Amino acid sequence: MTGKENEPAFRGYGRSLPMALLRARDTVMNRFRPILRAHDITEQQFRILRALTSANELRAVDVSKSTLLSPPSLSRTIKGLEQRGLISRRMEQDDQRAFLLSISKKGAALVAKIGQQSEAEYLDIESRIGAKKMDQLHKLLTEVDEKI
Amino acid sequence: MTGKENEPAFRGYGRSLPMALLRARDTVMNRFRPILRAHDITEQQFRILRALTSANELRAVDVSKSTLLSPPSLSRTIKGLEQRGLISRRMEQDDQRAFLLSISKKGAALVAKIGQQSEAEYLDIESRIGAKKMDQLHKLLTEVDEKI
DNA sequence: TATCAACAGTTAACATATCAACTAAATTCT
DNA sequence: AGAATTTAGTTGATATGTTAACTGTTGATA
Repeated sequence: MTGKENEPAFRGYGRSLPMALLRARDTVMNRFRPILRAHDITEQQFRILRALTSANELRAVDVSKSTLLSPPSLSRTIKGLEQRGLISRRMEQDDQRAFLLSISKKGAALVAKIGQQSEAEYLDIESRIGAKKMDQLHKLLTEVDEKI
Repeated sequence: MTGKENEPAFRGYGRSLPMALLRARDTVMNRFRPILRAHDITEQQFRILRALTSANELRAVDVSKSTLLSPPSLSRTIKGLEQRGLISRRMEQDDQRAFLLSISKKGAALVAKIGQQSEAEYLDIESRIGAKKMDQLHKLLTEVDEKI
């Protein structure tokens, strides 16, 4: 008896890292989805808006990378955000292919509002998991990004 | 000086747990996507197939829950898998509303093959992160599911 | 038992994702 | 300089995701 007779030839759900990450993200997002929804913003839209609050201006390609949205998705999502006056674009002088995106005051206000409401959820999450473990988790996730 | 003057009113990318989870999952999936693709299987299809290898028969609703696929998505994805002969369904006697899904031999063979190829990637990932930290990560992710 | 609520699964309508192919501009190479 | 390659972004075709509404059970309630 090796104790492994009944193990499948492949990794079951319990040891599937992608599945564990997906499940955890889904669980966490359950907290934030109502907030986004109340402001009529999708997850993807919010990712873009928040990325743009981290800098004055960003190239679309950089937003694409930092939000993990594919260029086509980004291209289409941007249109709606522009039409709603949440972001704006301007051509880049040095490179006629590219343009720079920036968040509008209205957009920044929306992100601030959503961020404010989200903070309550974050604090509750942190109180349930513990600040130390949350820190550990963030570190491990960063490590996955950097080493894999 | 509190050292926090320049912090945004909302959580930046660095402290966004959903984003960190998404990013980590994307990084890990980069390893597995080529394998799935080589077998002409999507991530979602594989989630279903693997869920079905964990039991003889499962109700669609249970597959939906364990794969995190919405009932409509599952409903449509199942059709393709059935047509490819990878799974089969039969009506449940006790409940005429439901049916039971099971994986076929062909499906099981496919999952085994993919699982085998994936294992090499898993081992490499584990060697880069370390078994202890991988364990920690899994534990933390489980904790998020259970406590949030 | 008749009614009503809850549940399993599907369908339809619409939004988003993905992949390949494309335009146009910038880089690199010779 | 001129040709080939790379890069930024878009578009089209198709697949998948999402929400709401729907059919047909089953279960609870009165």
